[in-house]
Amino acid sequence: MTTARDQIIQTTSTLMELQGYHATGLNQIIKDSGSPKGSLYYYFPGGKEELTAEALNRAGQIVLNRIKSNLDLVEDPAESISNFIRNVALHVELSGYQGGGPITTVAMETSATSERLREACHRIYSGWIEVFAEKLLQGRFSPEQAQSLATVIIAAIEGGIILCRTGRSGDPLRQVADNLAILIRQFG
Amino acid sequence: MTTARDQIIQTTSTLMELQGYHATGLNQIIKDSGSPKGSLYYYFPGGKEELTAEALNRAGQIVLNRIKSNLDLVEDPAESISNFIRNVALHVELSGYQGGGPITTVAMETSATSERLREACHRIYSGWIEVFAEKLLQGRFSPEQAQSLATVIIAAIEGGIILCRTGRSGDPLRQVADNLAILIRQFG
DNA sequence: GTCTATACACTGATAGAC
DNA sequence: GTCTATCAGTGTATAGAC
Repeated sequence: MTTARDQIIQTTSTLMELQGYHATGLNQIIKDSGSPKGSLYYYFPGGKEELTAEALNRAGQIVLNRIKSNLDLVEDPAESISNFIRNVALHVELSGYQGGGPITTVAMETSATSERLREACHRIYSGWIEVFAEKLLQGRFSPEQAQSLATVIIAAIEGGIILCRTGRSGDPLRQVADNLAILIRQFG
Repeated sequence: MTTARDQIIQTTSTLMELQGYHATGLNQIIKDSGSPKGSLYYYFPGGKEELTAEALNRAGQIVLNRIKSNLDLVEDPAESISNFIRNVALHVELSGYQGGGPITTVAMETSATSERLREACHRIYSGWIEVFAEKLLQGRFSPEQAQSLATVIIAAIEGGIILCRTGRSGDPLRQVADNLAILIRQFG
């Protein structure tokens, strides 16, 4: 029953999604989470880096589950994947163009300065790619094709989120959805 | 002849490419650029935000020129575009997975907190997309198709850079190159 | 487990001399 | 144009009481 710990992790994830790693201070995390101030280094002896790694892992896991359940809804790979991407577009719009998860931002900020966080992000991305690759294997794809195409799907989604946030529009992600569907059907 | 000013801008661009906006301090910029310390607010009265906007614009312009010259080398859109993306992969590798430009990182960090920087990034991305769209119009694309596909190309490249940096491999961008070439040929 | 207090470095920014 | 000095605020992290 570590609900205080959970609150800290959840708040960290939300704040870093909005403003990134370095702009998010521990004081703000404590304040926003309403958690007891003295408990941060009790729960996370590794300090900000450890706390961030946990927040990223949790956020990554939630997204992973959302991917899985979305892809299970429709059998056709092209259709289910483009549906999922459209859902991401909607999510980014409804968040006021502040959504899209904390991983991309933190990854770019820390990939050159924190081996721990870089590896955490790498593992999260790899997990997502694997799920898409498995779905593609239900179509007429070779394992290599599926892996390659799944990588491109994640790349285009992440890049699409960036374009949506900077352009304040969900359209880039919808164009990703449309064009990737075409590409997937090419094979299948 | 504002070479001190140029040095500051160049250093800002490099540092932010590596570690982002909030981790890059003005003191570090002054120190690394070897520029006179007192001149920063003389050249950039708007402070860090103005300096960053100039650095992003300069970096964006350089990339824009590189895109143009690359796409001019080969007539076939699919081939020239995938060649360019392979060049990006090589560049990221040779930089020790620290390259890829400052725009993406700063965009994610500040899109929700600085309207000025968000708009700067948006304009830069739009310029890149336009150049790719023009190239695609040389093939058998409708204007809408070209614009849509160019958007996906930029998204996949930006996302590919993220995957390359976190995974310390140039392969994701090469997979982007391969699959986008297939997608482009689908139309042309 | 949680608290307060605090150490110490650093941030962006400004003022005023030269 | 460039300098030094300095502002007020914030950063992460730690110590020690309770």
